[in-house]
Amino acid sequence: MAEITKSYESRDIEKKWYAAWLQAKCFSGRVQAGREPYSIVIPPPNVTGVLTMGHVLNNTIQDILIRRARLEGKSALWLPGTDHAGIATQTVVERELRKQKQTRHDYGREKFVEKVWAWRQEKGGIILEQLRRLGASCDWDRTAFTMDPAYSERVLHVFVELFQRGYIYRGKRMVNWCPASLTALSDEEVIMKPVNGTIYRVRYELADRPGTFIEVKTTRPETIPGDVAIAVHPDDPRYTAFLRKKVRRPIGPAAELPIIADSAVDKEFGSGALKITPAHDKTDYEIGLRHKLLVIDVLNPNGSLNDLAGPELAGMDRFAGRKKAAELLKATGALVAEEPYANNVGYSERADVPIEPRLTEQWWLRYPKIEEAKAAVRDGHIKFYPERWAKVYLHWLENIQDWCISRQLWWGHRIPVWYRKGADRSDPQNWHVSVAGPADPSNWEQEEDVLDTWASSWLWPFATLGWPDKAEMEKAGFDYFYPTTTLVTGPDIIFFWVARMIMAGLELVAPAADRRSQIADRVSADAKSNSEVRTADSGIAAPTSSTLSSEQIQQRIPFRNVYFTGIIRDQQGRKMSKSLGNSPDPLDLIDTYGADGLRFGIISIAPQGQDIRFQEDRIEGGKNFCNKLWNASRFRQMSGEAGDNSSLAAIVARLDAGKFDADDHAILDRLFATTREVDRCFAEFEFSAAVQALYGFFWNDFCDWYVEVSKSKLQSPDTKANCLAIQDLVLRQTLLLLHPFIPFITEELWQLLGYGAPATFIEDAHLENASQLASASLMHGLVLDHGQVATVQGLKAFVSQARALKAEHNLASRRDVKFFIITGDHEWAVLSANLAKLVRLTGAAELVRRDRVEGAPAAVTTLGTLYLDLASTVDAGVEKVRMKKELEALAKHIAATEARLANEAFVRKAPPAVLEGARKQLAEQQAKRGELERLLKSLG
RNA sequence: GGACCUUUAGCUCAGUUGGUUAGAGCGUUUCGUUGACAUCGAAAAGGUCACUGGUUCGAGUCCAGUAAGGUCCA
Repeated sequence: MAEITKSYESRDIEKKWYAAWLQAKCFSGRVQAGREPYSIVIPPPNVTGVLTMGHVLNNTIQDILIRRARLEGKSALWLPGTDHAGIATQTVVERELRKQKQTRHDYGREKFVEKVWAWRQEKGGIILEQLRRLGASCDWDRTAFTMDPAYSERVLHVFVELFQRGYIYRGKRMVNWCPASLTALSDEEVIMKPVNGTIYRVRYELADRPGTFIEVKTTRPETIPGDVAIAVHPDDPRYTAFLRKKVRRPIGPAAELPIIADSAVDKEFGSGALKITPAHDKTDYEIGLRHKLLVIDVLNPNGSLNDLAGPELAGMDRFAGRKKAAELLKATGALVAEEPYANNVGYSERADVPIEPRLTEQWWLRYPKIEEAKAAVRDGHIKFYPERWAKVYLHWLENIQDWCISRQLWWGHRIPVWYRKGADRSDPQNWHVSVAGPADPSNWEQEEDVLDTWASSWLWPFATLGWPDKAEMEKAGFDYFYPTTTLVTGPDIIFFWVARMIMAGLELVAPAADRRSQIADRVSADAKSNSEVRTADSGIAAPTSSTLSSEQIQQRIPFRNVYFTGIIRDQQGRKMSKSLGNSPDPLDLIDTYGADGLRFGIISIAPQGQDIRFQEDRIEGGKNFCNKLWNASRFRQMSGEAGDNSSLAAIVARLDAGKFDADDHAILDRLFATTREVDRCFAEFEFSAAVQALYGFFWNDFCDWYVEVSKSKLQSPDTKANCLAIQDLVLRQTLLLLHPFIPFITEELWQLLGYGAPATFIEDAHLENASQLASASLMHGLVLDHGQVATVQGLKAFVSQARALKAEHNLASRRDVKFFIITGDHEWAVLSANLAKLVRLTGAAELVRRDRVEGAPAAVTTLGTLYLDLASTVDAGVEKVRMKKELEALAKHIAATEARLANEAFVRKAPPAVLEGARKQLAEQQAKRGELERLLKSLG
C-alpha cells in the first residue's frame, strides 16, 4: 500500500480519479431490477454559459444527492445537457459578425444558423467540461441539447399536439417587444424597474372652442402622434360637457381626436383625462378596441420613430424623440409643465433596455392542466424545499396569463406551421401544421418565427428520456427513471421552468400504465385521428377533458422533490454578475483549494433556503478540512499495520469488546449519532447541517480527542489492536459519509487505507446506517455503553481545566509540571483508569493524588480539585482575584437556579427531567462554591 | 399596493417540537514545532439574541405590533 504523503495535493488526485471513474463507467445510469432508482435531470445551463458560483452550488448539491444514492445502493442517473438559449446565443454570434461589420442578414437565415452551429461546436458547452473539474458524476453519454435533432423533433411534436388540442393559437395582440433583440418576449422575461423620469402635462385644444383646453399627463410625449382619442371617466362631472367634442392633436400629423368616455380611466390620476394611444399601451389598446379606434403605430421595430410620427420626429430614437417632442410641445404652448416622476418601467431581461408594448401577430399558448399543477404541489405529490416557495408558485398559477411562445429569431425551433403562398395568413384555412411539413412544399411558406427557448426546455425531464418514442423510452429507461426524484434549481426560474415543466408533464406524459390502456382504447376505437403523433405506441398522453386523478398526477409529474438553492451574493450582499465582476472564477478556486475544498466550503455556507454571502475563507476552510482528513488517515497508516480492512464485517471482527475503555465507547457512540444525524439531514435536504455535523465529529471528537488518547493506547500492546480497529471503523464510515461531499479525497484515502475490495471504488461499497452499524457490532458481542459519553465529557473538561490552569500561569510549554489532586475514591478510580492519557493530554509530568495541598493554584473540576505544583512561585494576590471573579459568576448562576427552584409553579409544572436537572445543577454549583471558598481562605 | 425572507459575538452564519451557564468558522490576544496535520495545537477575550408588548412555571425559539434591510408579484 502506498504511503500517505505529508500533505494533501488535490490536483493530480482529482485528475486521476475522474479519469478512472469515467473509464469504469461509474456514472452511467442503468436500469437495474431490484434496485430503487434515483434520478436527477440537470437544469440545462445555457450553451453560452461558463461556470459561475451559482452553478457550483447547484451542481455540487446534485452530485451530493446522486453519489449518496449510489452509496445507498440505488441505481442513480444524473442526466446532463445544455439548452440553446435562443436570444443569448444568437446575440453572441451576431456580436462576432458585427466585429467584421456584418449582420445576420448578410448571410441569410440558413447560412447564419450554420454559423451558430459552428460556434456551438467550437465554443458552446464549455460549462459541461468545467463541471467535470468540479467532480460532477453525470452520465455524460446521455448529454442532451435542446437543438439536437431528436430533441428538436420532440419539441415540434409537442407544438403540433398542443395545437391540435386547442391550446395553441395565433393572434394579433399586445406583446412585450424588445427593441434591441427585435423580438417578442413573454411576461416572465420582462423585469420591472423603478425609474426616476419626467411626466409631461400637455394640453389639447378643443377643435370648436379655441382657447379651451383639456389637460393630460404622460411620460411618453413622443407617442402623441399616435394618439387617436382622449378618454375620461363616464362619471366624471368635470368632463360631461366635453364628451363627443374633439381636440386637436398638438404635435405630429394634424388630426382631430374624439373625447370618449370609458370606465377604465382613473379619475384620480392627473386631471382625470387620458390620452389614448392604442399602438403603444396595453390599456389604451383595450380602450381602443371597445371604441373601435384606429391604431397608429409610430415606432419602428428597433424603437425609433417612423414617418407616422411626422417629419420632425421621424427617424429619431425613442429617447431622443421624447426630448424633441417635449420641445415641440413647448414651442406650440401645449406643454403645461414638466414634473419629476417615479414609475416602474419594464425592461428586457436579456438586453436590459425598456421594452415596448407592441401590437404584433404572435403564437400563444393557453397553459394546460393548471388546476392539476396546483394540486400536485398543494397536495404534496411534489414537495418543495424550502416549503414556502409553494406559495409563490401557487400565486403565479392563480394569476396565470397566456404564454407568448413565438420569437422573431433565427436560432431556435422554427415553428412547424406553413402558410399557403399568397393567401391570408390570419385565416386558419390557409395553415398547415405538422412536423413533416406539407406534401407540396412549393405552394407553402414556413412560419419565420422560432419557439421560445423555454418552450423546449419545459419538456426536459421527459424529452431527455426518449419520450415520446416508445423504443427510445425503453432504451433510456423511461419507465424506471420517470418521474425523476429531485430537481435542484434556483427560485428565480420557478415560473420560467419549474411550473411549466409540471404542466407539460401533466398534460403530455403517459406513464407505463396509461400507455397500455391507451393502446387498448385506440384499438377499440376506429382510429379516426390520423395525426402523425398519435400513434398507439407513443408516450404522449391522450387528451383528457376530465380532471386528472391523484394517482394520475403522481405518475405524470416530472419530479417528486424540488430543492431551491439560495442565491450567491458577494460580501456586500450584491448578486454576483458578470457585469459587476464580483464573482470569483470557480476554476481559480479549484486550482487554489481543490474541487473538494470548494465543494465542502460552498456547502458549509449554504443553509437551506437562505441566500449566501460568499466568503473565500470558508472555501479555505474546506481545503483545511481535507488536509485534516488526509493527515488523520496518515496517522492511522503510521500507527500500525492495517489488519483486514476489506469490509465492515472484517473490521468489526477485529474489535475486542473486553478491551474497550470509556473513550472507545464514546467515539463509537458519537460515530453512530453522526451517522444518524447525516441521515436526517439528507431526508430533510439540509446539506450544510450535514457538513457541520461531520466537521464537528471528525475534527473535535475524533482528531482532537480520540486520536490524542490513541497515542497512549497505541503504546500498549494490550490495547493497540482494538484501538486500530476502532480507528479503521471510524475512518471507513467517515469516508463513506463524506464521499458525496468530497468525492476525490475520500476515494484516494479509501484506496490507500484499503477499505474496499481490490479493483473497486468507494461507491461500490454500501453505506450502513446507524442501526446497521450497531447490529454489525452487536454480532461481535459489543454493546455500546452510552453512559461512557458522559465520563469522557468529564475527562475532557478536566483536561481543559488543567491546561487552562497551566496557561494562566504561563506554563503552556512546560511538560515537567506536576499536578496534585484532592478527590474522592470514585473520582480517583475514573482518573487512574485513564491516567496515562490524562498526563499526556494535560502536558504534565505526573498527576498525583494527595490529601492536602497548601498554597498552590487550583481549579475545581467535577473529578476533584486540581492543584498546580508551583507553591513557591505563585502570586497569592493574583490567584485571589481570579478566584473571586469565578465565585462572582458562580453566585449569579446559583441565585438564578435557586430562584427557579423556589418558584412553586416551576416545581409543579416543569417536566421531571428538567426539574431533576436543575436540582443536580444546583448541588454541583454549591459544591464548587464551597470548594472555591475553601481555596480562597487557604490563600490567606 | 400584496406576498415572502432577514435582523444572534468584530465579520459570515447555526440554533430541529419552548427547558441547564446561547454555539461554529473566520478574525483578535497570549502561548506552543513533543513523530498525523503550522492547511496545525492549547488557552482566552468577545453577545441587553433589532425594538415594544403578550402567552407561559420558563421565550433567541410561540403570538401581535414597530423599525431597518432584501426578494418576488402587481
